[in-house]
Amino acid sequence: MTIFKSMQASIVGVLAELVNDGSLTLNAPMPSFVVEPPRDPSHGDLATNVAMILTKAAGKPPRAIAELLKPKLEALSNVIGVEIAGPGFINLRLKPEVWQDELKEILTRGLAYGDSDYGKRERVNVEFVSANPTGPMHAGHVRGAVLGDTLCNLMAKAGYDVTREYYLNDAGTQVDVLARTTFLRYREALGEDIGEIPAGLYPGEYLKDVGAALAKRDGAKWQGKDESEWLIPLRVFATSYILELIREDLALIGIRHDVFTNERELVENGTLDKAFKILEDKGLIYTGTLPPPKGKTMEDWEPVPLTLFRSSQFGDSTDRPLKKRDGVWAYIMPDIAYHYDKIQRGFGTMINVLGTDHGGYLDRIRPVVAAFSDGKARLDVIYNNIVKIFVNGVPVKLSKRSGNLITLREMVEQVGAGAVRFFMLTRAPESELEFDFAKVVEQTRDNPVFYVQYAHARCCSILRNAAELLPGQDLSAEALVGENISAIRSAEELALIRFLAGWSRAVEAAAAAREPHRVAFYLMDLAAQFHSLWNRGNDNAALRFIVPDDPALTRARLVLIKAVQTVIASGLAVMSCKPLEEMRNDRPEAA
RNA sequence: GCGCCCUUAGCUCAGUUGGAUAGAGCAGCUGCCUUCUAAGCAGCAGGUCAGAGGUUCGAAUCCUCUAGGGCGCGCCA
Repeated sequence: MTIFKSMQASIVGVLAELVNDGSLTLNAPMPSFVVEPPRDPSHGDLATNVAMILTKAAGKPPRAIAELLKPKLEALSNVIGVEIAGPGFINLRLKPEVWQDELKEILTRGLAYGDSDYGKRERVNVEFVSANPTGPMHAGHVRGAVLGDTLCNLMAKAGYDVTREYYLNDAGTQVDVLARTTFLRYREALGEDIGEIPAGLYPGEYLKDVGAALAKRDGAKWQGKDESEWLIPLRVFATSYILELIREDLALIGIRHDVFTNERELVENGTLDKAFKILEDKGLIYTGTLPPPKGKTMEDWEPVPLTLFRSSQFGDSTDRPLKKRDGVWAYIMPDIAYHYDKIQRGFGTMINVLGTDHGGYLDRIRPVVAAFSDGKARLDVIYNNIVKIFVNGVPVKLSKRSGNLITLREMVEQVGAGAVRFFMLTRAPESELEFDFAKVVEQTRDNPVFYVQYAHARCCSILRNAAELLPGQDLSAEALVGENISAIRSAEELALIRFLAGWSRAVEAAAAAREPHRVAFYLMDLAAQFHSLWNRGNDNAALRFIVPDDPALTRARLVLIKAVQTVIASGLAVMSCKPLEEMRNDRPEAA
């Protein structure tokens, strides 16, 4: 239980007492109030809006309610001061021991500090990446991949039961194009001169490997054969080959999906037919004619009766065709069946991470999710904006056609996996993100990756130096937990502990909002506070963490350092970034 | 034409789901190194939160409208 939650519980108890003894009457259910750190530290340790929230239910002005609560709150054992401020905030000051105990809690729980039961083990399916299996991961995929994976880490830490899923589009025409290109590269591998790759096929060099692998496995088996014979086996061969590439690429940044669902399987095992029949049985399918789309001129449009789903019954702007005029399934049908499948597997909450260029996806799928689950299951989409790539400050135009693609592998090789991941989380999902290869490795204040890692490395450095100063002493977290830390009580130190204590709140809020970038910003704030405290020792040697002639004080301060290090590491773990223990040797201008 | 997203300091962006005097970095100016890592820190200056209404104890945040920008909008994939 966090300090905030336990104070909230205490306040609920106090309110119950006031209601019991008749001094407070509530004629409405109690709305939820918050206990949080005040924005201005001079306001105390904790602030609550409970008095303002209760004005309606209690029929009294906020400050009057606050006055009722004040004496009871002052009587709480951990509280040393209560002030009523502004429109009716109640500011609480706590004994320093409360915060000192929190430091020990951090050391005891280690990386698990900040874990929460907020999600109540609810099963959540997060679908992310789901790139077409036609080539390796490139810069355009990375943001969604990192966002999705970090969201999974975050939600798991916040107490959800998370499944990471990849939907493999291995049945569409793009995969046919892949098979045809593979066939060319296969002939090439067998010694044929294939010339230029024709327009409409994939020009990428990586398919040479696929062709060569096929030649190695099957020899001349397909040479001279008709497309009808090789198309399907080559599709299977090429997609599974490339999926393997994709998995290797994702592994470079620590991403591993739990479940891969194949579109082809859904088609072959009858899930599409089954999903369609269910909609039919619910009376949601009919034959009708749609009006022409507005604001867009379509030369070949003509009104034709089609098999339609009553999507508009579920809030959609129009009904949607599920079959084309020739009776073949429309493009969205596999996606519909896929979400039916997810619901069947027991997921009440589904999250898809998509680029903003998939704008209409949610509008089309949410209605079927509502139909299949009778409104019980929920689908959310996190749309992430584009990444603009810069090399030394110069924008790089990426294009599939020209083959000018920066691969995930190249990014990792140039700046490291941790830096790629962290940097992808330095903007809210809906903001455009500039990824500058030079800036990501820059060792300055305005590079957040460096700044946070530097804070962690500084903690490690202090612990190393302390170990030298205090030879033979056990400075492990287990040993430091027993230390007397009553000396950790300066305003700056307590402020830092208050911030550390907010880690769990930050995790819950970020998970609830599905905004992993908040973890990065939390760490940047924490690093700033820590660097600031560290520098106080520059002005005043007595404030340094290591005090050579006072081993006891030094050990007490090491508890704080260890706690900072732990929370940074815990946050980096959510982002799957490896914390650095030393950065000294990386100094570029070191002569 | 419709839908979604965006508009916050000169620039790039946060803003803890409605809280107290709106915050960082960069750029500009002023200080701090015989150092627990100055790769850093402290301070100054910089704002009509695009605009107009509304909701309430209280709005950058929620609602409506307007302006500007991005993305999407077929029986294509």
